[in-house]
Amino acid sequence: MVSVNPFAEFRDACETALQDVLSRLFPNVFISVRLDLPPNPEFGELASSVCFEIGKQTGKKPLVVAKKIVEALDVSKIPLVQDVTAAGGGYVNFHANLAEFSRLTIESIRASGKKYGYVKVDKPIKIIVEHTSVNPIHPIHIGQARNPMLGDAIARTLKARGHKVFRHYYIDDVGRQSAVIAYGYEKLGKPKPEGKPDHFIGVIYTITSCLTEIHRLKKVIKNAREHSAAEEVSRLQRELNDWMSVAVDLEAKYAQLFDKLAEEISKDEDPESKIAHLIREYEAGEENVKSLIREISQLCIGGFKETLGNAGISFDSWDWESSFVWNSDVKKVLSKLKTTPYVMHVGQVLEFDADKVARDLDLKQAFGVKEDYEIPSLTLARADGTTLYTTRDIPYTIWKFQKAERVINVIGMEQPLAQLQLKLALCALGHIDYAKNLTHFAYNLVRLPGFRMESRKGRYITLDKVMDEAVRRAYEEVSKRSPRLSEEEKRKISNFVGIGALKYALVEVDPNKPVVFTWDRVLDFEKNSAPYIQYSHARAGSIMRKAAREPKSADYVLLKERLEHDIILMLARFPEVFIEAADNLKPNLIADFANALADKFNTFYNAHSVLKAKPPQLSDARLALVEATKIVLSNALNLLGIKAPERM
RNA sequence: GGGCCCGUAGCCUAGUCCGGAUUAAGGCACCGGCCUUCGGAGCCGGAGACCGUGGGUUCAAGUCCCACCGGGCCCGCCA
Repeated sequence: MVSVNPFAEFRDACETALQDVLSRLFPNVFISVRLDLPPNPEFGELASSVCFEIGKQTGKKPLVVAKKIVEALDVSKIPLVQDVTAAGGGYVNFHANLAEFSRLTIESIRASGKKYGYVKVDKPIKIIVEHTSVNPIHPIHIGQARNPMLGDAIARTLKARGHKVFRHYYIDDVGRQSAVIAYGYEKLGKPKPEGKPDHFIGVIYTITSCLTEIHRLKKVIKNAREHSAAEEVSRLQRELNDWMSVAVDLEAKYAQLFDKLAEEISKDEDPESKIAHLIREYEAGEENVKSLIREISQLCIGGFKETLGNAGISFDSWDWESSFVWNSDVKKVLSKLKTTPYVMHVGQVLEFDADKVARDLDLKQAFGVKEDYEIPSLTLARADGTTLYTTRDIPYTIWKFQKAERVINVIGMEQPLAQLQLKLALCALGHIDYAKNLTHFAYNLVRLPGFRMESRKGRYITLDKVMDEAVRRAYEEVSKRSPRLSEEEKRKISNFVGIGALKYALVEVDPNKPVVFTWDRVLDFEKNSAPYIQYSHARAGSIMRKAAREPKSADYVLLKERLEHDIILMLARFPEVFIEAADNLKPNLIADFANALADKFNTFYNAHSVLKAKPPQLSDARLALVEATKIVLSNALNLLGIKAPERM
């Protein structure tokens, strides 16, 4: 007999037995039993604290209740349970039949192999995971790098859970930022990229932003001196100074591009109006602007695909935001919204009253908003008729829901308001179900010590650079530790070690928590890192190669060591950890689990011999345990997109 | 002004959703051991935390509730 979820077998058996006894002994007490993991193996493998509650309701001492329960519980017919005891102030502790439990766990893992732990849902659905979606105007930088890592891990995990998963990249080519880069790129005469195309475009974008912002701010300040308060003027002045210092840096680093752009832009009386013009033309689908912006976007996307490919991340669909403008989906949505009571003109601007929708349809609670919080309205269209980001996101989201039942957007946590407004717009259009199945998976941007990364100001470290550095450092480690490997071997190993370390570091931390970027933090090759787990996996593989046999004579009764039991328990619990990680979108649970298992395994490795253990039935049992551990480590790493190597 | 997120040893993190066991779990850095027979990217030991503060709920609070403090973010005809 094998099981897809050995620990759940044990848990279910205990819960049923306990529930049964409770309804017999205390028919008037209604309480749901929920078994916990005890803090210490002395207390068994599962424990219940129901007696405290029963004690309160019946006026009896919890320990007395526990003893009564234990007396009435006949576990002799439950193969996985060895014993039940009353302990502490009133706990009921279930002790597993470890011989049987070990056999079930190890055999189940060896039988299921690569599928072990990936418990399937009963009703799989289609899920779109939209992630990364970095604007095609600059390279992916490390500030955004949690996005692809988390998004990919979530997609892998949901797929392993049995869902039909589609990975989408939203190419945001319509906004103001695209017009800015188009303006600069054209001024330079559409130059051929030097180096990686997205990096090249990123530089032009930053210089163009910088020059146009300085131009704009100077005008605004001049105006403000006459009309606004001194406080406002000095705020603007500080902003200008910041851009001026950006300009100094840029000119020093990219003298030629900077000077040429500065010269060209200075010929325009009003760059802002040129940029606004480009936005209008692009939305209208004017051919020249169309090919210009598409050309730039393609350059960047080529770079993105290379970067993400190096990280082992791919997409099923690349969705152009502009296509929803040009095929008039945006227009249709807007006109439909206008027929609702929630849209009105404020001056020339089209506004959406998100708060009114929430109140009318009584949605505040459902979306986790306080009743008395007034949701700000959303601007749908500028005075010149062009649209804004969230507006275009409405038809895009509807399109996604025509392909899937659930949509998960991996987006930075600075955008919860926009996501809420989007949901309310969907509701206003009658798509309440879409709104409820739309998940904003928020993550905190990676920061640099002292300040946040800003693409517009060129203050960022590219993901490419970090990955290169990761691989370079890994190469140093490999050369130091295994100098005799061939050059090719070293390159291969340093690649998966370096990338693995980076991925692990970005996925390991709770996405809500801020991460401050330091090289040491992100490139860790010691304990609590991907390389540590990979190393443990390779070690297990090494033992199996040396053994070169099937553990046919394994006798699991002989696995009596505490460390062996600890490992078996962890192996058995992997399916439950997986389910929790998948259903609650918590890939960091997988990372934690893999590290804890590797840790246990290394302790075991040092304490007990596998190949030289006597008798052979014990040696084989340990060998089977090693194999099971290797499988689970590999399956866990696989969910994070981290390679589990045979050697390193 | 309103809203969201975070606060656990010198530093970084787990545990908080769903409250349970007189030792709050790891890592980095630090100190002392182990070239160990299957790989030292390792193992063993030591030291280091009144879980931001103050109240409250409970038989039981790092975990739930309230207030406050500190840090980050959002409230744009940017995305």
